[in-house]
Formats: sequence, C-alpha cells, structure tokens
Amino acid sequence: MSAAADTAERILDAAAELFATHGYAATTTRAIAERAGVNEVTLFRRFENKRGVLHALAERMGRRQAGRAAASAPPTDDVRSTLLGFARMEIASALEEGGLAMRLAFDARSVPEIAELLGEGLPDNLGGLAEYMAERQATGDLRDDIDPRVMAEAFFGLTSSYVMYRQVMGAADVPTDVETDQGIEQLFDLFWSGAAVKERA
Amino acid sequence: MSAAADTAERILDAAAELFATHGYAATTTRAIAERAGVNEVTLFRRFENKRGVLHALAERMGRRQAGRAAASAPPTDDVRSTLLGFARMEIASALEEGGLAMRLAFDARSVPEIAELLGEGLPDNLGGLAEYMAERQATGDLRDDIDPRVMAEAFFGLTSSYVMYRQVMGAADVPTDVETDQGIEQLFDLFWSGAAVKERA
DNA sequence: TGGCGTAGCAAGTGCTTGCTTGCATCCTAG
DNA sequence: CTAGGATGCAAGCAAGCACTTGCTACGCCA
Repeated sequence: MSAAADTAERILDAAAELFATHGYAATTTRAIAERAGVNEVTLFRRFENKRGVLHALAERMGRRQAGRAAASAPPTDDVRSTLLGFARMEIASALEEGGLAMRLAFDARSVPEIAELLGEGLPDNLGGLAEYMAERQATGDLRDDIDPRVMAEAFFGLTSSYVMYRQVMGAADVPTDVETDQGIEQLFDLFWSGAAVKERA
Repeated sequence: MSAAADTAERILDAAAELFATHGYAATTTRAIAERAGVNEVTLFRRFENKRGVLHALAERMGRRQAGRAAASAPPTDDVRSTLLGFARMEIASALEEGGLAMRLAFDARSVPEIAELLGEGLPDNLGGLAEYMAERQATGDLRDDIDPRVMAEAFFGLTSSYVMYRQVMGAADVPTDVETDQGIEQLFDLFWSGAAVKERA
C-alpha cells in the first residue's frame, strides 16, 4: 500500500474506533487525527469534511459487508442452518469495528447526515427476512401462528441483543471467532425451538 | 401544583424529550429552556447544572419505575405469566418518555456522568433475571440445557428489540396500551416456546 | 404597602469545535 | 538531481457551547 493510501486508511481506522465508542457527534476531528498519528490538517486535506470521513467510512463498511456476504455459505434447503448462518453473519457485521454500525444507527436519530447514510439498509433487512420467514411458513418449516414480521423482529432482537450486551453495555466477552462461538448457537437455538414447527415426540 | 414546581417539571419534561431524541451531549440547555417555554437562566437557577437536570430527571424516572413495579402483579407460581408480566413492565419502562432510558444507556459510553448514573441498574437486571431462570430450571419449569445467563440475555433481547424497532428505527407504531398489546405476547410466546420444557404431545 | 421569591432579559466570559491559511519539510518518480 | 505531491506545524477564525452577572418586573402573603 502506498504511503498516501495508508494515511487515509489509518484515519478511517481511528474514526471507526472513536465513532463506535463515543458516537459521531462527540468525536472531534482533532481526536481522530491524534489517534491516527496524523496532523489534523491532513485529515481535512484528505477528506475535506468530517462528513467526508463518515462517507468514506460508510463506503468501506459497505465493501466489507458485501465481501462477507459473498464469502458466506449460500442458502440451502435446511432452514435451520440457513438461519443460523445468517445470524452469525449479522452478528459478525454488528461486532465489526467495535459495534460501529449499531452506534451509528443510534446516532442517526440526532445526526441527519447519518440518517441519510443508513436510511435504507435496516428496514430492508427486516422486510427481506420477514419475506423469507413467510415462505418457510408456507412450506411448513416454520410455525404459521405467528406473524412473520414478529418472527423477523425476534430474530434481529436476538442478534442485536447479543451485540448490545457485549459492545454497548460491555457486560460480556466478545467471542474471538463468531463462526464457532457456542453462545450464538445457544441463543439461536432458543429462537429456533420457539420458531420451528413442533416435532411430535 | 405550585407555579414554581410546575416550571421545574416542565423543564424536566422538555429535557426528557430532547435527551431521548438527540441524546444528552447533543442537547443544549438553550434548547431545553426554549422547549419548556422558560428562560435559559431559569434552568440554571433551578438545577444549577446541565448535570443537575440529568440527575433530577433520573430521580423522577426511578420514582416512576418504582411506582410501576409496585403496581404490577406480584410473581406467582405460574412462570409463564410471571415472565410475560415482567416483559410488559420492561417494555413499558423502556418506552416511557420516548425511549429515554435506552438512549441514555447508549450515551453512557461517551458521557461519564451518565455512566455513573446508570452503572448499576442494568447488569443487576440481567443478573437477577438469570438467577430467577436458574431457579426455575432447578424446579423443572424451564429447560436446563441452556445457560440461564443466555436465557436472560435472550429475554432482554426480545424486549429491547421490541423497543428498538419502534423507538430507535421508527419502524412501527407504538402501541397505545402495552398491557394488552398482542405483538408483545406473540414475541414473548416465541421466547417461551423455546425456553419452556417441551410438553410431550 | 412593602418585602420576598420567582421569573425574564441582555450581555458577556471562557472554552471547544470544525475548518482554514501560510509556510517549511520530506519522499519519491522521472 | 530536481520538481511535485504529501505531510507537518503554528496560528487563527467564527460559531456554538455551558454558565454567569446585573438588573428589572411580576405576584403573593404579612
């Protein structure tokens, strides 16, 4: 990586850390520059604005998220493992960069430029998952006496609660490897036992 | 209510609204005063500090929470209805004043004075519920192959997801009456089907 | 009627913020 | 070897922030 590209990257890394812990508004450009080991002026020369930093960061997050989705296992007929894989991916995304995405989602309420930036992503996630749930209710893989939107909400509730207690409240350890973490499977199993069609014993 | 007590109350109302939507740091004393229809100086005469406003607000929230707890049904032997009642109370608390409590929990990471203020409350909730879960596992009311802490986490995940999608993301309507809302019961039922000991059909 | 508590208003202080300017320095490609 | 781009440094600016001061006006009870 060229030296110039490296400074830009270091600035984005620093911004990601600080935005995640202190929020966008409470993070100063001076603090970002200092953490990046860079003069504050360099930040402005690179990104023009504080907004510019945010935009570049959002782009980078989008690129990585796309990469993760492409690398993950494609959906199969096995509903349980499809959903479990999706849960792991969701959690990995949310844990990425210290819970940055979740923090920004919160900040969107008070910072309009963040609201614009994230506006579409999340509702789409919820709606898309609800659609999948509805399909699987029709095929008899999921119980059909619960509104698919409620089900999708519960699913995201589990994944986001996993992240919240770790990142936001700092109550538990962050797993070293999301792909194999047992806690996630237990949590998911709780959801799954409730959502799947009961097997007759 | 005396005129003086009324102004104080109006200031707290305004602060609650603004803290909930914009966060603590992003809310200016000027904005609070303006929304309360009060001169900014009056705010400082009443509460000394911006911190003073926060403290008074936290006290008021605590008083109301205590009131709600006292008014709610006492725990019974019926685990399902005890937990459902607890879920409703949790959700009612979180929805109170436009999701203020959740917003403050987020702000705690960047504003040390909020961290001090809330520091104890939440972990205690989680620990206390986990204890209850463990007891009920011992008595055979809940399945015992899942860590009670994970169970408690899932429980809070459901309640907080209910609040998050409504307040933070603004995705759905806030129910007029938490006590009777069907969505909560569906959501809870999803948890309950997963957490309860399977009945043999 | 007179004093006291509660409020408003105008102005200002010191600090932090995002952002700019001007100039000196370094590194590297040609 | 040299020109140009990337960086550092010192200084500063306008705006917004929490908070203060000094003064005036209203309403209420003795």
